[in-house]
Amino acid sequence: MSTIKEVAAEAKVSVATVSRVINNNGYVNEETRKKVLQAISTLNYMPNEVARSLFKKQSKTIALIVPDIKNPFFPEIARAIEDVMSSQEYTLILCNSDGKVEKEIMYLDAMKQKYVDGIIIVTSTLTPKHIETRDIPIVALDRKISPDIPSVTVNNYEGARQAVQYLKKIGCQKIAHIRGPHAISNADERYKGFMKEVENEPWFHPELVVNGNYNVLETTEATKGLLTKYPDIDGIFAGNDYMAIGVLKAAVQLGIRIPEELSLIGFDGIQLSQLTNPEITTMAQPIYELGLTAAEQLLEMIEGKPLVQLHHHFEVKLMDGQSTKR
Amino acid sequence: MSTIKEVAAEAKVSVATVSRVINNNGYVNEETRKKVLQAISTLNYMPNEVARSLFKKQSKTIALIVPDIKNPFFPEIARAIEDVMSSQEYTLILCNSDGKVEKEIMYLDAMKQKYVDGIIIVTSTLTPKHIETRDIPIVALDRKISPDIPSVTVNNYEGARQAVQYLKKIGCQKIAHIRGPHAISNADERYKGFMKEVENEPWFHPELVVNGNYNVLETTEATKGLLTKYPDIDGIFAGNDYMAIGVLKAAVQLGIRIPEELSLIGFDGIQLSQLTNPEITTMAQPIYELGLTAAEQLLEMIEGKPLVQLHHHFEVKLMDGQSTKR
DNA sequence: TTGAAAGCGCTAACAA
DNA sequence: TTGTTAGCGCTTTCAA
Repeated sequence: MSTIKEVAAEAKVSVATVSRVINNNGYVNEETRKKVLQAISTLNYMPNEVARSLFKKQSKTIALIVPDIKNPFFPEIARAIEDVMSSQEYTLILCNSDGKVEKEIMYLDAMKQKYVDGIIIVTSTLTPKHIETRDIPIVALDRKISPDIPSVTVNNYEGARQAVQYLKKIGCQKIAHIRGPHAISNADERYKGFMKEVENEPWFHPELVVNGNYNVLETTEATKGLLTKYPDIDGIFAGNDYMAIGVLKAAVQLGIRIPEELSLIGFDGIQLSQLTNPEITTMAQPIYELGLTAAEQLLEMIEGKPLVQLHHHFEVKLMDGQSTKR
Repeated sequence: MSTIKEVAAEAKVSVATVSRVINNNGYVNEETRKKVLQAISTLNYMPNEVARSLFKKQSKTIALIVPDIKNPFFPEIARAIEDVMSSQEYTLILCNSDGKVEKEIMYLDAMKQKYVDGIIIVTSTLTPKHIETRDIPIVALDRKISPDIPSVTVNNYEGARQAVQYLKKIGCQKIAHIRGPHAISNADERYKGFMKEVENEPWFHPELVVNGNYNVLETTEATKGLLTKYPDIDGIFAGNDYMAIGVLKAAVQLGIRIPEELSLIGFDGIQLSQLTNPEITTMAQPIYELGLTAAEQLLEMIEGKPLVQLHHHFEVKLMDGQSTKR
């Protein structure tokens, strides 16, 4: 790799002049510019981004911290973010936190040391204090951190209500909920939406809610227990599509037909939900748009622009599949 | 963020001494070390990695270039790589190439400019020339680039043969293949393995091979056409699990029962293959191990160690699911 | 319109 | 055992 010095020598100008042409700022004579461009091309010169970063205190890099990229929701998000970022010549660092606050903090610090310009994070454990003391642009994705920290989320509460309303509308008489982990805000919100819709129903009792922990296997087991104990359940609202798949498996194992005997609705609208048999009816998040928005939001912050809107809250939309009867 | 200078001032020593204690090299008196450590802790000092990179010409960062992180094979790989890398204090940059050589080259150059220490790439389009001229440690994953470039791959040919052998063993009389895209080496190799096993069978003819392009929808359509034209097909070898899902969908749409009327075997062993109904019998790659090996391989190269083995070639293993009769 | 030089924060050679 | 200093490759101020 050649350096700016070599280019300067080749073009017989100073490094300052070369810097001016590659950054397109300051006056530079047209003749001189041509000489420099020529030198750059013959030497195949590309500016050293590390040196630039050191001077500018920014790296044209952002980090995405997610619990686990293997969770199919996150690759879709990651892709959207990378698309925006690469179009702006930013680079994306991927971090898996496993939802552990120590790892999140470790990454936060590591990123700071690298002059990473900003961070998009999916977290349930980080507190505003962790962030303030580190003073780096950050946007919370999928789960809010605090009212002061920019976020991009969806209306989990309303989405859950609509899901249950839909199940009622198609005639379900006894609806259960497989909820996600406690202390993960979106799971809690979806649970609350569910409760709002069912708590005054004569048929409702708390045992119709079980925890699937955003996990397929656990969900399958939990659902089997549930359906065995209460065979008259004819509708299930799963806290996400992943768990809906667990319900599907449970139904197959118990010989219960979906949607004929049991209607199932999920949440998220990940691609996977359309690959199963039957395809899962779900409350779809605008996943790509979430990533996009978070990325754009972060870029604004990095560029020091004032945020027009601190929190972006998207609605979810019923995506009709084959797992609910009509 | 405080700097090494501030730490030096606080501890009343020179920056060189501070550098010595944080890097743990060179002599430094125990008393002095304590003073420095104290200063570091009171100032909450963390070394600036960018400055380090500039000097050392390396960044403790590696890049992973994949066609599309949304393809469920890659998050599993990415996770393995990130695990290894983060344990060694390396950071992972994620790049989506969409399989386009321009994007691959763009990323290669961008990574060089950032002093990225090495690259793991999944590519069918890059040639040795692109890499040589850029002179950066690289390992090819999933698909070889050339005999000179280190790689981590699986035995696609043998895996495909075993898949077909298995279908024959369980009694299939007419076996079709949904192949992946032309010019992607693993798809070609699996195709060749399939052909080796069937070309001399009396029932075989070339129309039993159709292209699913590693795409669910295309596969569903192609399979429907195939099964309609040749209803006596009783075994299908799909070039990957993703396409096997397409076959599953086609079968459902045609009312063909799997495995009773049609046995299906996939390739890859992604988690997704175990989430469907029925679970897909597949030739499983040791996915996590592939990522792990590629990461370790790359680290060796970065550390300048001679590679004991240039190419790592793993065997695949039959993972019995429910999509094949017994 | 151009160049000289300081400095971003760090490491390492050299000197003391 | 410690300090001084040059230099990694770049940008930007200041002066010419």
